[in-house]
Amino acid sequence: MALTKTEIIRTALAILDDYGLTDLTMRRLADNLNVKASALYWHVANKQSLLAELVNQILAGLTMSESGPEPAAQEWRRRLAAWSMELRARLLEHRDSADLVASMRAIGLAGTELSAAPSSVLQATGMDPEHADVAAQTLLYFILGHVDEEQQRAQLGALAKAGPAAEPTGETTGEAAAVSYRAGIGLILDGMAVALPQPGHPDSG
Amino acid sequence: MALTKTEIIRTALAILDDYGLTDLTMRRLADNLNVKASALYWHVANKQSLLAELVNQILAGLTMSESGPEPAAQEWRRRLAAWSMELRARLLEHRDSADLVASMRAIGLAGTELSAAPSSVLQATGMDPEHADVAAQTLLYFILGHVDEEQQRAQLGALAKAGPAAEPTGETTGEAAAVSYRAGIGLILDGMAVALPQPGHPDSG
DNA sequence: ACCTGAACACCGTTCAAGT
DNA sequence: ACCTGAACACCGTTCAAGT
Repeated sequence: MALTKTEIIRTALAILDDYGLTDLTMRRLADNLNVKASALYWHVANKQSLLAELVNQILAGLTMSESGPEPAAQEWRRRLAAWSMELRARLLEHRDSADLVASMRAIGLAGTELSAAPSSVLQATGMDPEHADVAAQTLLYFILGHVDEEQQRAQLGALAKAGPAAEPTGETTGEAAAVSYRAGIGLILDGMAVALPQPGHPDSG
Repeated sequence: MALTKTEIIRTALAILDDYGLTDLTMRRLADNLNVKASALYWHVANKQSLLAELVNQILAGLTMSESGPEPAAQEWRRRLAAWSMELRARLLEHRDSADLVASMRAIGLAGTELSAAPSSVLQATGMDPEHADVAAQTLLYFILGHVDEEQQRAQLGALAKAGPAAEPTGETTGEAAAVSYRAGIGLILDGMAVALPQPGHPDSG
């Protein structure tokens, strides 16, 4: 039967996971689909737009949690923290995804609306739009930068498999990364709190 | 006379500035030096190590300001803010430099010590080493992410030169970027302040 | 409509051979 | 010591031609 875009994207993601972004070439992708490279150009305009679709796929369904019953003063913080954890989890599912998302975002091809969700949470809590956008972008830069370094480090660590002795690292690195991730998110949320109307403050209660 | 490493690096930086990172190829670099591509491999091990030297060159001489006469409680903030502005200014001198620095950092080839300076300022102000490292990294991710987007946007804007009408953008974009940069840095510094011993607090004065 | 064949204009890197 | 020539094993993309 004929090649479908869905199948192309699925195979591309498999190559990404198994061999990484630099090995995800149009020729190799075509090979895995038992087709010549030129055949791909009937289904996609070029490599960049294919990569953009991969990013959309990776980020699809990422949602901000609903408002809970707790006081609004804590709510924004819990929601942004949970969203940040979910985004990291999603990125960690695909090799080199943080690098890929950051690249596509930088040239405006995909993932550009990623900071809209955290920004609107902050605006709903009383932050003005300009500060909310900057704060959301700051959060996103941290997330992509941190996860990118995690993924790059994991790859360097995978090369040390044929190393001299059995080192006690492995699961440890992932845990340490999660801890420093949470700490960085916490720092940024603290910074946001300063710019937010204080709940116990005289002119707000 | 014979080719020198200094000359190679200087020419590579010139190509980077004029044509961008994707056009900085070994073959084009060799052409600009009136030499064949294979000749470059007598002077550098491979392209990556050459890029690492470019990063070192771009970041060379970047320094943290000395302590001033003001109270320590404000000092760390002024020093980190000034350092952040200096780093941005240095990055803006070379096209695609934020992308380049982030890439080299991610694989541990250059710029890895970049967060050492802000971390030690925070430690000198009383923050414990673990939190100081996380805070410094958070600052750095923001800086590289923000400047990368600035530089990418500037390039997209340069393509709109043959656009329909004379738009009022141009100098405006750079100013807006500087404003949001300062705002983001401010937010991160606010987050750091929360983790720092408070000067007016009972158990510190 | 969908794919192949063949080409174009490139890459980074190696290495024997020249000087 | 320093560089060239020639090759190897690749890239993304286009496009006439096949079915």
